[in-house]
Amino acid sequence: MTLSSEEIRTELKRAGMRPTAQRLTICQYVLNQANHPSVEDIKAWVDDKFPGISLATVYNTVHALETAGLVQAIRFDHSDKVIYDSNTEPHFHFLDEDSGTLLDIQPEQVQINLNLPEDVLVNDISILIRGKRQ
Amino acid sequence: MTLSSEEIRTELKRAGMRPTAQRLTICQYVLNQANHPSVEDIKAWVDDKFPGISLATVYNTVHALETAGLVQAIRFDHSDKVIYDSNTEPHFHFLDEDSGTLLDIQPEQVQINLNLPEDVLVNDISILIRGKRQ
DNA sequence: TTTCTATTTAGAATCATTCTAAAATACGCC
DNA sequence: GGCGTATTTTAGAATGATTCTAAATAGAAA
Ligand SMILES: [Mn+2]
Ligand SMILES: [Mn+2]
Ligand SMILES: [Zn+2]
Ligand SMILES: [Zn+2]
Repeated sequence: MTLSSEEIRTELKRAGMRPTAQRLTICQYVLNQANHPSVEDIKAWVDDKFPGISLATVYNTVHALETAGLVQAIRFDHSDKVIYDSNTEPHFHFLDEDSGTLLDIQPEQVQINLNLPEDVLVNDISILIRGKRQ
Repeated sequence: MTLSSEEIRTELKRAGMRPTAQRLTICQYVLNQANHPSVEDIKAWVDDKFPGISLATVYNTVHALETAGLVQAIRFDHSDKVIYDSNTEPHFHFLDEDSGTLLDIQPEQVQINLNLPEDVLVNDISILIRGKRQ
């Protein structure tokens, strides 16, 4: 689901965010091209198109996008950096231990049956599958 | 599975670790009494029984215990601290969002069916269930 | 314009964790 | 019991991701 430049503008406005050049560039990467990028990843990519952008702006923007519900922040065991996920639907993840790539696993691909005490109300399930591709 | 002071000594020796007073105290907490403690938790508890123990020693010890396979380090989304788990068998976790308590979920309580591409070799599955108790 | 607010920015601050290098300790051996 | 040596402990510095601060800039509204 690639968003056009105009659609990104609209999304930002809808969220009450001014569609600044910095934000448009960051969104072009985070919402369209990137796969679970860290702030470091985002900064590196954006630096090319927008030299001199400040690290603080990248942090500010991902926080604003998170508040707006346009991305979700995730942190996994294997890295000490937060990553940003443009897929805001419930889904799970697969970590390819060879390449370090993190892939989305659709809920349909995972069938879970929980046998928990009756008084437990489940709000969310987070799953990380680690493995390799042969 | 509570270990006696003598059993802890034995475990440490078997791992090639000298059973120092600091390590015995830390193990008494981490292996017996604690529930998924952070280094901060460990330091706070041990400080009572062993005033003046250094933070570096707590870090050194949990790392040594991890290498020895006596604990496993885990990091979850909801906290920026690593926690140490004395349950080194494969298992999952439940986070009580009200109390912040992290509970073990036995593999028997979770039935998973994965529908992944054939070339995928799964090495590990990590699950965190968030919820509340009514 | 003028004004008001949102955004950007550099750099300082924070916090968990790791590193360093020196002092203390444990343990095998005499 | 003392000795020699490797291990452990320790204080404090360093690191790295992230957050905070306060001043400069830009955007929107009037
Ligand atoms: Mn990355
Ligand atoms: Mn804790
Ligand atoms: Zn994802
Ligand atoms: Zn556990």
